[in-house]
Amino acid sequence: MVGGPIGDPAFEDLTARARIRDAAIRLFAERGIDGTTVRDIAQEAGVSPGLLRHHFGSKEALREVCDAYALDRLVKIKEDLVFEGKVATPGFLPSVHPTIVLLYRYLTRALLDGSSGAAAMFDDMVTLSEQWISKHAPTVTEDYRAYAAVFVGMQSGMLAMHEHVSRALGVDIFTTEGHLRMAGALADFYSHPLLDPGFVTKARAAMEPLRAPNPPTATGTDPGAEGA
Amino acid sequence: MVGGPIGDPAFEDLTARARIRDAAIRLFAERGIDGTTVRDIAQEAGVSPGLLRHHFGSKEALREVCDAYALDRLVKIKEDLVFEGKVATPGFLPSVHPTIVLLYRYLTRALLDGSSGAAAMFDDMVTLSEQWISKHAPTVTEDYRAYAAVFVGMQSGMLAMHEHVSRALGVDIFTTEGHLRMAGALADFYSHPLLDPGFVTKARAAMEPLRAPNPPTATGTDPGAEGA
DNA sequence: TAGCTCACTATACGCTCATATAGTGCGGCC
DNA sequence: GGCCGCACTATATGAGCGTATAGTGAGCTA
Repeated sequence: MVGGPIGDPAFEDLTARARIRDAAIRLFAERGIDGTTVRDIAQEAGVSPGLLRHHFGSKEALREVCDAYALDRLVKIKEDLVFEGKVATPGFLPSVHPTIVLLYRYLTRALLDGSSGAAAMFDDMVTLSEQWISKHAPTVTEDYRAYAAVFVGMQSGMLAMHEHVSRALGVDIFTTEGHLRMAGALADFYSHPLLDPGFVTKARAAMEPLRAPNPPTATGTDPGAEGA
Repeated sequence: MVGGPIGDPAFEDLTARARIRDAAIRLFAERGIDGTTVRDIAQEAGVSPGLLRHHFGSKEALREVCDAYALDRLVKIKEDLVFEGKVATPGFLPSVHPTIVLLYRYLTRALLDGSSGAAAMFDDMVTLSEQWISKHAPTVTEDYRAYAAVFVGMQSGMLAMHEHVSRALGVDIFTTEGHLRMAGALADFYSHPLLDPGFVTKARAAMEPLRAPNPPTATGTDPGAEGA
């Protein structure tokens, strides 16, 4: 059963430790790491800030526990879904289980705030996508790795931009209604070519000169100017 | 050399006000608003924190100046490029002008950190994309608005994830080499359908039951197994 | 020369944060 | 019964932040 603390929390008789961890995941996902104080988390969990330190040692350690937990839980939920034979394309998942939405939001934040665990997950997803593409859609590109990296980056990036996508759509994409509208557009996006090949060929040709060893950005990143 | 102002302008003998603004844009883009202190900005600009207040009044006011400046400058640069008849598809731009990279990074950060100016720009881009699609690629979708919102969200979102995309690729997408590789994948992405229509139709059908007036956040019970 | 303006610096204030420590009540074990 | 261990709270500490203010010197005007 996919039942568990965070999504369908069921009951308030969780251990204080679990309540702190769940509150942290919720707040980190919403406000980011730096935007969340240990006091906020403690209040959300209904405990004192001191207890947080008692159980986790530090904010950073709590964050690592949250990372590991969110990753683990998401994997388990996905395994459940796969076993039940449900649609497993990442973009279609969030509507079926509120917990997934929360965990995705958390991991997206972790990606933006720089978590090593989330970064590893990103890399895994790229590798998985790469394999999937080379197996099921080998004709879409010659550079599987780049295609997969762009694919995963776009997918997770759109989640990071959910606030703006929702505003442009007039409906929150984390509600069922909003998600359906977004998923529909996504399906169109994945199944119909947007640009005609002629244009793309022309664009590629236009970019070609840049490939020369000419230094268009030879100055790169600040050699000398700043004082440390 | 690049220790100079922000793009082409040129020299280190800018007014202190301009140096502060440019330093702020650089640091805000790299570390985010909250991750940057006025002391950092002052040091990067080679002035005292007090001068920052003298010229801009507050950190928030400085940020608004940066927003307006970045927006304005990006528009001007794009106009220049259009006048010169260069490729104008957003994804292809960044390689040609280092300043564009910086400004895009800044605006992406502003989007994530919640700037009203950047949000307005996002909405403009969605509307522009919507018009472009309905005119030049009217067959890709029936929901132009959602398609455009997803498109812009993905595009800007990938920029937000640049660190991870770069790591997965093994090359920084803000260098010329990395950008070319990314742009190539993007071109493939836009010109070849990834999913076959049959699968998409099936996925749509699977989502259909969700469209019922079920309460999205109903607690206690799973909102039913998803079709199929 | 005197006097004014203003870009600019040095330093201090007040606040919030993560972290640290001291203290309390309660259940299990001999 | 008496003690120990542990979940838990209340409060203190020190660092770092944005902001505020007093002071300084160069350049202008008359």
